[in-house]
Amino acid sequence: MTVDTLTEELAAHAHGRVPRALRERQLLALGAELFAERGYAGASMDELATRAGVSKPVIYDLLGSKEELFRRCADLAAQDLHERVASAVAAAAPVADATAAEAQLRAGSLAFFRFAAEHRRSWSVLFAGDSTFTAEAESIRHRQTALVEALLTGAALEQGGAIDARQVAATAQALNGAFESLANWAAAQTDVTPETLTEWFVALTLPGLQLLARSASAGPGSARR
Amino acid sequence: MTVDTLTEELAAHAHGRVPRALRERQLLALGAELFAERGYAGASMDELATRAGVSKPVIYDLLGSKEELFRRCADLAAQDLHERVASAVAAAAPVADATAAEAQLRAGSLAFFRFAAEHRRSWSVLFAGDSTFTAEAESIRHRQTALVEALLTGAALEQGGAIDARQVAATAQALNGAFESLANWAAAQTDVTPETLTEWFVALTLPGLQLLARSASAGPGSARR
DNA sequence: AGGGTAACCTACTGGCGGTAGGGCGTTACG
DNA sequence: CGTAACGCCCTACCGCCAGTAGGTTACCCT
Repeated sequence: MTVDTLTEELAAHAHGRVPRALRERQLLALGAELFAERGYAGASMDELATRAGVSKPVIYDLLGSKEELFRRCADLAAQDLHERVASAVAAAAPVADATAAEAQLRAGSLAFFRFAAEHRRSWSVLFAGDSTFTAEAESIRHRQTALVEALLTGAALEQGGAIDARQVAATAQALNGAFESLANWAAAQTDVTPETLTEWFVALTLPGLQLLARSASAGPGSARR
Repeated sequence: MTVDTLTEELAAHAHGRVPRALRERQLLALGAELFAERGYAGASMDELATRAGVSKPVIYDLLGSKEELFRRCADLAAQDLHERVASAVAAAAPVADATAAEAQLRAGSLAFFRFAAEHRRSWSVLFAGDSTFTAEAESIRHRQTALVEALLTGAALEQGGAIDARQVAATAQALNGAFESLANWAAAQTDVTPETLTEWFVALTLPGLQLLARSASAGPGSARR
């Protein structure tokens, strides 16, 4: 998709001489493709250079290092995911009032699992497994976790209570881990649709989340059993 | 711990000449240590050789490759974790009958989070992030997931109903993902005890699990809302 | 004593991430 | 129209590291 419009733009500069910004976008697109099919360790900068019809120093001049290239690719994917989930949740808000939270959870889950299903290959490389530093993977995850956390606190505020912020953060983290794990599992299965995954996910987590919100509205001190 | 008893055993063979089996255990112990402090990519086989007081071909003769060394280390850790959680769950069984499942969940969670807390460094390397192939990480995770899955079906059978095996597998996967994610998150936090984590985890998941079991005993067809 | 084997070593290859330093169009300016 | 500056790009190389070929030494068993 992005690659096609890029090749078109690139064809305009017949002499192979291409402005920095465009070359950078091309390298990011090809890099993501390469990581997806070879994995981080398996992808070589030489091959990326060959595919782009360019020599290695060009890449290092624009991107700095292999690690940074990977981070940029992962950031783009994470941003894409974030937007999809966020907009899905926002669109799901105006439903029957009593189950607004449930509708949001359902819509967000569905968007997440659909994204994972559409990006199978990219998914497993960019999110599961590979980034050399846990720190980087963590910071990418952070964006998604922050979204979940914001939604949780928002829902809690509607209930009028104040939950322990720490517990909210932890719960968001747990939900996100469950999301990723489920998506990875489903990628290895056949005939498991995002809709089914959402059904199961909601069945597992919604009751606990509702109780959490209720204990919040009952005031502090009742969160612990 | 294992390293100390090993150095003792090694001291017995003064000439540096050591039987294969013992050398292998030594390399596995030192390898796990090295992976924990340098990460997979950062750990070099040359350094492992130096630390073991041995040349590289010895390692390759015994372990085959860097990847296989890592797998063996991860397998040992996974097995350790598995035993701890399994025995904790088994020991928690004979409690008040009505909340047997809850006691099991609580005991298992606590054992898991304690393990993660004790092995901080090893944990992040062996489980989060780094293994080059998602396939391998997945297969290691599988052991733990299988345990959770077995516990779930066991609990479901006590309720007398038959749930969709597929959903049980997915739920186990989700729970495991939540476990790992929470453990990783907690490793970066201060003053979050395994007990607190367990509390939060149970609050989030127990209600959904109980409903699942109840819908199971009501017979098939009622799992979907 | 003498073969056979188990444990081990030195020295090398190939590939990859990353870099030094130079070439060559294109544009700006006198 | 010449020339200087700048942006885009390349060839050729370095150091590191996983993995290997082939030889060496101590031990054991007959």
